[in-house]
Amino acid sequence: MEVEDFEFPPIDDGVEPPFVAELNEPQAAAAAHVDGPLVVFAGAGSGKTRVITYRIANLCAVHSVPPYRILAVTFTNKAAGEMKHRLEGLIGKDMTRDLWVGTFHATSAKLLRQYHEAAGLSRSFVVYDDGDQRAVMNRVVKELRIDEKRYPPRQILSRIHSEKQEGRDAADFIPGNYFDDVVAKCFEAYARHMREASAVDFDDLLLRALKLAESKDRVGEELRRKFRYVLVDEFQDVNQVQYRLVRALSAQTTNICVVGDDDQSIYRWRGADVRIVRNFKHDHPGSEVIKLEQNYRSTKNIVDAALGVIRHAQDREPKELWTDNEKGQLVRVVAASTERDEAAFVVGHVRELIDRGVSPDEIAVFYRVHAQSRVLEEVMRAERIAYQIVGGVRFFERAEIKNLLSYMRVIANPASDVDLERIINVPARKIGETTVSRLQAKAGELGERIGKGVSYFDAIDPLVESRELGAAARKALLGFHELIKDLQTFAKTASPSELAAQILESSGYEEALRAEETDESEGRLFNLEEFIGSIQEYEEEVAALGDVATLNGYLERVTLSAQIDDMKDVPKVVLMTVHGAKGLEFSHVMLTGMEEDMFPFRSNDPDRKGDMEEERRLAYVAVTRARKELIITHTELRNIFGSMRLGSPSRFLRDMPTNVVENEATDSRRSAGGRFIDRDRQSWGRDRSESWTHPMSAGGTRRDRQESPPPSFQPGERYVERDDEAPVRSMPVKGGRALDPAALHIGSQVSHSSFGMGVVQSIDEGADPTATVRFTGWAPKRVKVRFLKSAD
DNA sequence: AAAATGGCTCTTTTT
DNA sequence: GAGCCATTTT
Repeated sequence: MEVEDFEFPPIDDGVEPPFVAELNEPQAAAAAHVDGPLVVFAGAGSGKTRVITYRIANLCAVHSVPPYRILAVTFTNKAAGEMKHRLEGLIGKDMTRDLWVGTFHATSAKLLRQYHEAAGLSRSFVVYDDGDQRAVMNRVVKELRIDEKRYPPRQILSRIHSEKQEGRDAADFIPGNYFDDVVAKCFEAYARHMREASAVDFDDLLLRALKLAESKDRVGEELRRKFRYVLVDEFQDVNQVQYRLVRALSAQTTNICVVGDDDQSIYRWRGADVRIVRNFKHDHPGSEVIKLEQNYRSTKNIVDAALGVIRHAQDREPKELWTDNEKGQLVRVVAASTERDEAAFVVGHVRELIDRGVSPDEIAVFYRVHAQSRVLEEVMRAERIAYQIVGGVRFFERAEIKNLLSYMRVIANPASDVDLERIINVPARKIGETTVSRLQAKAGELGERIGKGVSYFDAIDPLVESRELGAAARKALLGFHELIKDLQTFAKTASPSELAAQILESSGYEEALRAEETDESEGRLFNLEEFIGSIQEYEEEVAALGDVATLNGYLERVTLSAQIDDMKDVPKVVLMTVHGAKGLEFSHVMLTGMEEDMFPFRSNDPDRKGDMEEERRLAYVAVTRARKELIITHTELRNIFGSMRLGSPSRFLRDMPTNVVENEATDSRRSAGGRFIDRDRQSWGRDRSESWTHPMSAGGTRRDRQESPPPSFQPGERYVERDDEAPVRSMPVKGGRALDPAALHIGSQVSHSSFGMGVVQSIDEGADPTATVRFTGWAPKRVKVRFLKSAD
């Protein structure tokens, strides 16, 4: 098809010029290419979403492809919603309603509901999240009498998780070592529990959908023919299972289009494999490759800063992002003394922007890890700036919400044992541990007798009749049983929100919380109210589509929703991790914590090796979110994870061209005069800090930084004290003076018999104090203080 | 049976 | 700093 044949309907997507109403040449080519495989490398801010929506609109409106024959997979539900919304404007609701647009997980769940019989699932299967999975595994470990110390349930789960990501289920598991022998047992028992509870976890969703789509039987055939056009967004972040699913679902068509940017691949730790997008054209003969390289989003200075960072990445698909946009202001790099100082600066700037008339939802604050958000939040609250935080402790993970959800899930699916266990004594109704373990035993016993699993719920009646219990326990159990039965009856005719309200009332949970009359219980009640409100929102949304909201539908949505999906479209400053920022853009971006070991992040745990390449891409993603203004902050000293960390500016800052960056320091940082004392902080006594000076501490201007590099830095080289560069290690030191543990502080020069000289980064007090020390030529190591010697 | 306390560990990013 | 667990106290 010729590009000219395609008439672009007018759209209004709220994007300002210079993102004009026409597509540029590669964009149009991508939107119009409808025959055969296509891979689009879409640089940051190059109008990717627009291409995808136009492409789908083109298929439906011009090529008359029935919408239900099109599958579009997105990374988050939010992205799916946005895409649908834009498409509604292009081709109308009648068309978009039947499109398959969703995340891998949501799409799999939808398929599994539709073909639940073939998948061997009950129609009302529930999806277990991480917490539920842990609960199941804890039970399994107890049942099998496994030593939890030697085989932590978390580790077993993570082993199982990585197996499933490779596409192997319990039946396919081949133990490789002694740990695996235990894992194998747990894997099997875990799978059995899940089956008996009619539950699936996140990995199962994909795995089971895949099994279905690859199967030789009728349903498999049907699934492989179901979609004529398959489109995958954020393709750089798919893992092997997801890719196999895509291949299976597009087995009968060559019309597969994938869109991604290998530079923005940031989910390797979750199994994402960049090689999949890089190899796509080899996997699919006859593939067209289109590159979108013009950035419409950011100023030239921001684009140049981003390019500086990504230029050093290894193994890139060759491409060069460029922009016609104006230079704009310089990228400001601000040195702060501590995380409080940093937060004060950030919030001060946010205030300024808002006073200048910038809408708060055009301002975002990014950080590498959630733990950084607390201080920012505190200062935001103190300054009365409306903010919303994406991630952290999720709303749905709060105890009261999980309790209510567990009630709902037990009602929908009484076989869900972990849910039942969670709420059987909430509010307290005299069903204690002893009674619950009797119930467990009874369920196990009955199960053995009939040769299949019996749920706790179904074991209640037999247990009560068995007369093994005291009168009080019997009464309590019967009461609970009746409560659930009544609620199930109620649920048949009520909407999910009505059910939730009824649960709170007839379970006595609400009353119990009211009786508590503490700040905490007030908060919980408030959250529950908000929660019911969110169910109502869901119901309205579904009603708008002409459907009826179901309990199952709601439960599924809750479990599969990404944190980013909950982001409200209200004008508030957004605080989030860089991962959360993927796919978003803001006029003003403040990127915090730009220090070595924070970003790039390095865990205190030496076993957990970071991936420097991925950190680099993550930094690239962060920088490219900004449209007009980018401010990057870093601190000398950061109190995080309960101890102090000493930071030097991130290596990524050095990679940005000097002519697009301006360096400065906060007032507090400057007045600290080369020391990292935060004078507000009493824990930092004078005598402790004066003995040591931070190598990067002299002043905060670019001049200073360029002309007086820290001792460990040689022009033209990276910092040498890293383990991922050619190490220049200091010699082991013999002797050395004994060290007084009480005098040890951050910045202390110490020596170690094997690692040589080093500088103390942080100290964990305790019975056996441990310090994190950066020895020359080594990654920071955790060392018991008693092994350290004084260096001077 | 429930609440309170103290000690322990872990501390990335998420569907 | 927070969450989890085991123990003690009421």
